Amino acid sequence: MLSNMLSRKQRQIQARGELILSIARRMLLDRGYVGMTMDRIAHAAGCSKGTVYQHFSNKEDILAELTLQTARKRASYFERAATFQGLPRERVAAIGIASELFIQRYPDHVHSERVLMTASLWDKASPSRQEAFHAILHRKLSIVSGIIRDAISRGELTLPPNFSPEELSFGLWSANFGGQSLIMAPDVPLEGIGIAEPYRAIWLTCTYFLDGLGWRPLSSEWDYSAVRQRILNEVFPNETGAS
Amino acid sequence: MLSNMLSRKQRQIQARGELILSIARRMLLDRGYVGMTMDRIAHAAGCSKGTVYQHFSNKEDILAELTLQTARKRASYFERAATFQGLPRERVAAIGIASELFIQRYPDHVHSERVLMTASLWDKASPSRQEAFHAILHRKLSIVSGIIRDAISRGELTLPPNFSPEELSFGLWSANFGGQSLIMAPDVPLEGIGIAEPYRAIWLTCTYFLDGLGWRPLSSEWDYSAVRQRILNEVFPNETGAS
DNA sequence: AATGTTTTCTGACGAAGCGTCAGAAACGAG
DNA sequence: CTCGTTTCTGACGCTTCGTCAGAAAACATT
Repeated sequence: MLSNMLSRKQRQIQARGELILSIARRMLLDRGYVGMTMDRIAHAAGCSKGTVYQHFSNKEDILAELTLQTARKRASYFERAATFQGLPRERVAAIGIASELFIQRYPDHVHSERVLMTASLWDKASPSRQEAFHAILHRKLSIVSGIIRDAISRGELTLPPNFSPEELSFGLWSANFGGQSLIMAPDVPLEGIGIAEPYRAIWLTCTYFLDGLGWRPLSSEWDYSAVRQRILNEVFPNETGAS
Repeated sequence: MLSNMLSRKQRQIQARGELILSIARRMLLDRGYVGMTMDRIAHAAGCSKGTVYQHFSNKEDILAELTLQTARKRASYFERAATFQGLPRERVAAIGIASELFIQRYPDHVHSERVLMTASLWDKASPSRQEAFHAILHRKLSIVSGIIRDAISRGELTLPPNFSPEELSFGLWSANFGGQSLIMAPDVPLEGIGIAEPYRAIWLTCTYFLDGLGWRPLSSEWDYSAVRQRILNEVFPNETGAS
C-alpha cells in the first residue's frame, strides 16, 4: 500500500509535469514565446506558479524540455523509417518522408524547436538537457550516415573526392530544414510566390540532389513515387492522412 | 539659414535613429532578444528611453526595421551578383556566392532576420514595413526566376514536367537558408559531427542539385571553382577575404 | 484518533522590463 | 529678452519572472 500510495502521488506529479508541457507547447504556438507566461501556464494547469517552478527551474527550461521531447520523437520516426526494407536510396527517401510526416503531424513540436534554436536560450537550460540533445542529434545523423556508407559499400553511390558522407547528410538536412523553416515562417507567403505544394518541392529537391551525385537507382530509372507509397503504407500506416 | 539649421537638427535625429539600430543589432547578437532591453539601448545611445520611443513605436518595431535593412542589403547583393556576365548557371552560382558572402560579412544582420522570423513578431510591426518586406522578397525571387527562365529559353535547362521554375528557386533557397541556419545555430556543433567547411557543403549541395536537373554545363564538364574565383574577383572584389 | 514529520503547494513580494506622459530643456523668431 | 514650438527626460503604472516563508496535505507513529 505504502509504495503504491507513494507512486500514486508520484504519478500525479509526473502527470502534471506533462500537462504543463503540453499546455506550454500549445501556448507557445498560439501566443508566441513572449505570450507564453508562467502565470498563464500555472492557471491553465490548475495550480500555482510555485508548483510550476518545482517542475522547471525557469521559462527556458520548459522550452528546452519541449525541444528535447521533440528531438526524441523525431528520432523515433527516423529509426522507424530506417527499418524500411529496401535499397539504401529508398531508405534515405523513407527518412525524408519521416521528416515530412513529423512536421505535418506535430507542427507545434517543430515550432518550439525553432524558437529555442533561434532565441539563443540553450545556455540558460540545464547542461544535462544540452547533452541529451546532442546525443539525440548524433543518433539521427548516424542513421543517415550509416545508410550512405551502406550505399557506398554496395557500389550504388560513389561520392566525389571532395564530398564526405557527413557533408551529404548535411546537404539533405539543410534542404529539409530550410524548406520546412520557410513553410513555417508566417512572413513568407509561399502560395503568393507560386509554391503551391512546398513539401513536394522539398522532396524533389532532395531527389535531384541525389541524382546529381549519381546515387543509383536514379529517379529516371526507378519509380520513386511508388516507393513513396510503399513507405507510407508499410512504415507509417497510422500517420498517413486521416488524422 | 533657417532651412539649414532645421536640416542640421533633422540630420542629428536621423543619425541617432541609425545609431539606435546599430546598437540594437549588436545587442541582439550579443545578449539575445530578451537581453536587448530598451533601457540598455537608450543608455548605450546616450539618450533617454522616451527618445528611443520617438524613433520606434516599440521593441518589435526596432526588430522589424533591422530586418528590413537586412533584406534591402541582401537584395542589393543579389542584384550585383545578377549582373555577372556569363551563362545562366554561372549567374545562379553568383547569387549563391552573394548569399554566402552576405552572411559572412553581416552575421548580425542575418541573425536579427532569423529572430524576427521565428518569434512571430511581424504582426506587431507596422503594416507598411510588412509590405516593404514582401516587396523585397519578391524582388529577390524574381531575380533568380528570371535567370532560370533564361536558361530554359536558351535550351540549357529542361525542367521535368512536374517542377516549376519557382519550385527550383525554392529548392535553392531552402538549401541555402537551411544550411546557413544550421551554421548559425549555437546548439548544432557542426565541427563535432564532421562538417569542417559548411559553406562548401552548401555550395556543393546546390551544385549537385542543379546537376541532377541537368542544367548545362554540368559540374563535370565545366570548371565551377574557376567560375567561383572569377565571380569573387569581378563582382565582389571588395567583399572578399581581407575585411 | 491524535499528534508529529515530511512533502508539496501557494500567492504575495522584490526586481526588472515595456511603454506613457506631464513637465523640463533646448531651440528659433521677433 | 520673451514667447511659442520642438525635442527630450525619467518617474510612473503595469506586467512578468523567479523566490520563499508559511499554509496545506500527505504520511508515519503511537
